[in-house]
Amino acid sequence: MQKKAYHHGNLKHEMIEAGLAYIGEHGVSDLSMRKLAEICGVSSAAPYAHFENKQAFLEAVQAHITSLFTEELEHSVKNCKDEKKIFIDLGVSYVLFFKKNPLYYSFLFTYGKIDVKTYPPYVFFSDISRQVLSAMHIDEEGIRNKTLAMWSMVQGLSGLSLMDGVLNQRSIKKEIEAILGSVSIS
Amino acid sequence: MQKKAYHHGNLKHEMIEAGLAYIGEHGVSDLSMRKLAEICGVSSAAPYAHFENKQAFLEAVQAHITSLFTEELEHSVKNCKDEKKIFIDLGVSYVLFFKKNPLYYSFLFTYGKIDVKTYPPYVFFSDISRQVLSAMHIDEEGIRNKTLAMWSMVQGLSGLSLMDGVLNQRSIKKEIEAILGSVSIS
DNA sequence: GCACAATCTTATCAGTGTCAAGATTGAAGG
DNA sequence: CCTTCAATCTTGACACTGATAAGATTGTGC
Repeated sequence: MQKKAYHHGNLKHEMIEAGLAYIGEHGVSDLSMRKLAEICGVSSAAPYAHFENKQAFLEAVQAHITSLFTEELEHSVKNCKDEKKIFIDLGVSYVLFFKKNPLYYSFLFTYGKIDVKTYPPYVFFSDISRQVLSAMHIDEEGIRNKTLAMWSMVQGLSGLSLMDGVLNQRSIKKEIEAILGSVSIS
Repeated sequence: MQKKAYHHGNLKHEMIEAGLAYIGEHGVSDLSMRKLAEICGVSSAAPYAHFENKQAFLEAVQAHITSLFTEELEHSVKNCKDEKKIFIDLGVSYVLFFKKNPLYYSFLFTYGKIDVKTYPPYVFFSDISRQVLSAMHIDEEGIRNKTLAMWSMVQGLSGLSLMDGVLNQRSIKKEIEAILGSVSIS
């Protein structure tokens, strides 16, 4: 068992896990394929059997984080007691996800071009938004605009919340609620 | 005159200009000090007489872009006819700046940690915001929350507008106005 | 059990950030 | 005008990176 097998057996998955951990700790800027390969106990060229190049690898990590993120959004909607506060709850978990994993933010929105129409978090968000807003008898154009406005706000606040001095450390959740609640969509 | 002078004479400034151009065209990801040095007609180690390292150089470029950005915001406020629309006008020029220079966005908000309290665009924005909102008899906490909310929205919309499929190419300005106008701050 | 495809290793390459040592020059002061 | 000094630039080097080619090892299907 102590002798290393020639075939790793699970390298692709383990590389992604290692990438996830590395980016969470040090960010993406000094991540190297060779370092991750060594972490996985494998030679420097081995990863290229699973990923065409570094860019492709990073996109795989990106996709993995995005699915974690989407899950958390879905979870917050399931646990929402008051339907009127669904936007706030969504926004809070949105912002808190990146507050928990600050280095994910710039990584996610720096690498690769995202097509909003198929971007899972946005698809989910806009579905919820459409439900809520059409129940409020808002027309199609209003739905589209308000959805984009809300999405922009949480997306922007997530980035801002990582800068120094934007949110107190005390009661971040309440602060987010206050900020998001300070504008009205109706 | 055709013989190259040993001393360049203006290298620091020209490096920043070259960096600006390079990032605007190709982004920051494959920018290298050596390439820029060659563009400036100088050996690969020359730039290190002016910048401690690559990070410091990029921060200098960042600062330069930030000042261009701030100027544009200020310009839009000066040219604002209707004071009620000042938020919209600010937001439009905010978003349009990055629509004009898409690659600046991820560069600006990826490198270096920004302290909002001294970040010129935010200082300017929040000054304007304070003026407008206090004239509307909104209390201190409301000012703070709404300012952050508006800032988040334009910041987020700027990033989103660079993704595929968010804004039509037709009348971007009108679209931005519609989105920003679809939520109310009062 | 054999052939093949998937996976991994061992070189190797060009390109990178950065530093040390030395060459060249402009500027200041005699 | 000449000397000296600090600023600037070049050359040469080092370790590290992404990536590829050639070959070794192994699981899998026939």
